[in-house]
Amino acid sequence: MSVAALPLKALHPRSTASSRGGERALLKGQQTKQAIVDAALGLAAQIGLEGLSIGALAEVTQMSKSGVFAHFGSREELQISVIREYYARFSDEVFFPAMNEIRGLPRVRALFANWMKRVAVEIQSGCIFISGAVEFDDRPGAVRDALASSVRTWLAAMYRAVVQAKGEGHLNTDADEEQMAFEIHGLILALHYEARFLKNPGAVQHANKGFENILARYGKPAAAKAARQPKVNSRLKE
Amino acid sequence: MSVAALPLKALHPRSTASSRGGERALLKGQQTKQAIVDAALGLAAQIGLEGLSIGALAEVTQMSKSGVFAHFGSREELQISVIREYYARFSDEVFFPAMNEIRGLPRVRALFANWMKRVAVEIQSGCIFISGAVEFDDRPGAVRDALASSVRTWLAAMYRAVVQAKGEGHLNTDADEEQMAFEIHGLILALHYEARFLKNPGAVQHANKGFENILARYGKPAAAKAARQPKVNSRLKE
DNA sequence: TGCAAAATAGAACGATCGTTCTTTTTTTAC
DNA sequence: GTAAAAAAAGAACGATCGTTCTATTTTGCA
Repeated sequence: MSVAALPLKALHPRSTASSRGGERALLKGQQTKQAIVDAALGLAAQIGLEGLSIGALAEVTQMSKSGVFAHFGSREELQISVIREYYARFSDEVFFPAMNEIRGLPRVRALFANWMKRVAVEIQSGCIFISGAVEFDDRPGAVRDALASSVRTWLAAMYRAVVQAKGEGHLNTDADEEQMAFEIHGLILALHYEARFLKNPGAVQHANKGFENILARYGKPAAAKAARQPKVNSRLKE
Repeated sequence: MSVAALPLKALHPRSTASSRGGERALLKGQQTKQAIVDAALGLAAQIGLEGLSIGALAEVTQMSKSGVFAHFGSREELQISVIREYYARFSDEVFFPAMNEIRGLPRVRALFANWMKRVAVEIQSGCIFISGAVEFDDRPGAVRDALASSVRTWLAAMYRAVVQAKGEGHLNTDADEEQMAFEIHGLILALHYEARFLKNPGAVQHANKGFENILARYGKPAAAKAARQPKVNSRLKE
């Protein structure tokens, strides 16, 4: 898969990111740090990045507070590490699998389907991109920057897929790509809100139906069907 | 305005709620308590219900911690008081003014317009219904119950207006009212997320356009226009 | 195997939290 | 005006927070 056209802080596959620069096994310290981040991710998903405490994290990992702390140097750096890890997993689950689909509507469908699959799980565990946005929408700093950067990169990837779909002729010529991406984002947020907070059982179905409604409005039914069959891409590069 | 058809914990106008049972002036204690709740509301909107601390509240109100505390007996009760106040103001700004519009699409339009107007302000100050949902989606208790009850009452009111619009013949006969209410909710959530957290300047316009798109899909254009002109209601009761 | 470096533990810090108790001030009612 | 009641202040509590400093243990490498 090509990442040539991606922006500076782009989505990139885990395999090349984490092990880049050597295949030697992780040092003990790195192992422990990864284990801490894993535990912190689970904790932060449930109670939020702000609720994340080093004391609780030490208890979960069976370590001392100072032992945990030493790996990060500050709570902020711990939170940023958690965001980075969350972002990497999100990319692996949602973004990269969809890149195997051909450009245009099929890829947009795959991106949404993967996103839905992940959020459906996060109805139980919580989503850092959503809870973090609420926690840091009024709090400047490095944590907010890392979070906003991650979210923007992902939303830009979704937007780009929509633009490509229009470019491939899968959408109406007057379709507003930004508008479409906004409405899709709204469906995901409503799903998370109504399912996780209000325990509304019909939320998943409403989100899926909402996506089909959006496609019906912006898409060309004939072109959409044709796009399901593989065809030669007009351009090779991403 | 009639509230006969509203559910048990219904929206009701402030004037009959706060002064019911007597026209005597508020006692000193009640005055202070109201001032504290007002200050707490502003604080909670910015930093969340969980971020609300009695110490900070005492500083803002120029009182002692114990002086503030005594009015509520617990932090939970303070948080619940804030939720009640927020709910009352939300109702006064969004729900009741829209009840002056005739049933059907005009009322749905008014509800959404008022909601938008309020959220547009809350892009600066924050929204407790949204931040609270994230803070308490995993935390059972009285605060969560009060919050969920308030939100459900409001969403039910919006849903009811949509059902009425269909009953009045302003929507297609196959329109799914729950689905429509879900999609509208998504627009508001996306607006709040993208405007407040991501500082995306086009969010307000996207939300408004999204609402028009929803109406175009579910509504009958002819009936919608006709509904703008006052007509005799088929039923008198709400 | 031994030694330096890295990793972890332990204790303590100042600050803030919600809460309780006691005392003082203010308000209300007669 | 005075006495009872309500409201507010003040001090202190145990707990937890992020962080710092020092000591101990574990690891990696020659």
